[in-house]
Amino acid sequence: MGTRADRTGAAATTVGCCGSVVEAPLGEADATGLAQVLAALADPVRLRLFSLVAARGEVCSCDLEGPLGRSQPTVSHHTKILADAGLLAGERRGRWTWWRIVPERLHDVRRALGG
Amino acid sequence: MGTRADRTGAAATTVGCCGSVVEAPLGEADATGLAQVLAALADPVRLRLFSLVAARGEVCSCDLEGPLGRSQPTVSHHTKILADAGLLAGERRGRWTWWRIVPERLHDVRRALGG
DNA sequence: CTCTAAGATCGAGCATCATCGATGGGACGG
DNA sequence: CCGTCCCATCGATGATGCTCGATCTTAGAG
Repeated sequence: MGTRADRTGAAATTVGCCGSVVEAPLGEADATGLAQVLAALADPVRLRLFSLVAARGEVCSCDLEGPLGRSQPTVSHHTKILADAGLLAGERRGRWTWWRIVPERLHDVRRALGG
Repeated sequence: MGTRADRTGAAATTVGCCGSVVEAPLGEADATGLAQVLAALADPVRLRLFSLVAARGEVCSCDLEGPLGRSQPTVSHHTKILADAGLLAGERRGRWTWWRIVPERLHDVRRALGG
């Protein structure tokens, strides 16, 4: 994968290309792609993590363990899932990884849900 | 629980009461509730099921097994999960159960995601 | 009442996931 | 070079979830 300063999601299938869920029956491929992004959000810890990053603008991984009440490997696990879904983008600066949200991706999800 | 013509979701925690995910850090309770609704949508079969019901307005359970390619118990399993999440409402008419979507609930989810 | 059909529930099998301890790999300070 | 710190990855474990065959309940037909 990325060698440096490239913690952006790898999978990140397209979601906002086609009509919404309520317009026309979803194809299997579209349904699978949208389900993956929704699965990334369908976890209380990841929702709070995402919400924390969104509120603070930019957050270091080390500042997430405390508020989330989870171990360091677990936090790393969740940030990776959100990044793979394209919802989070991380940048390595020195020893720290700084995370920020990807608003466009969240907007795509809302639109796929019938916005 | 309901005795007749009451296939409406039982759990259906509130979602759209408070601010969105991107406004302020989510509390544990809000995160858990929102995660449950998102988990109900985070499955390809359920997304296609929901999409089918939305497109046709009202659908009988027996008309879902074919398009979804799943057995009758599996379809019943998925409709129950969507109904418990408050996204689907079912009405028993004779031997058939007719399903329709709950647009307000979907709207709540979109708003919780930062609409 | 009997027979059939629709749908909900049960139980089991198999896969996926959340979590954490241990380990590895860079980056910085002395 | 050495020790420290941050973070990613690995391996194991317990919990959840998807799926389907079998069964039960209910409603209509004859």
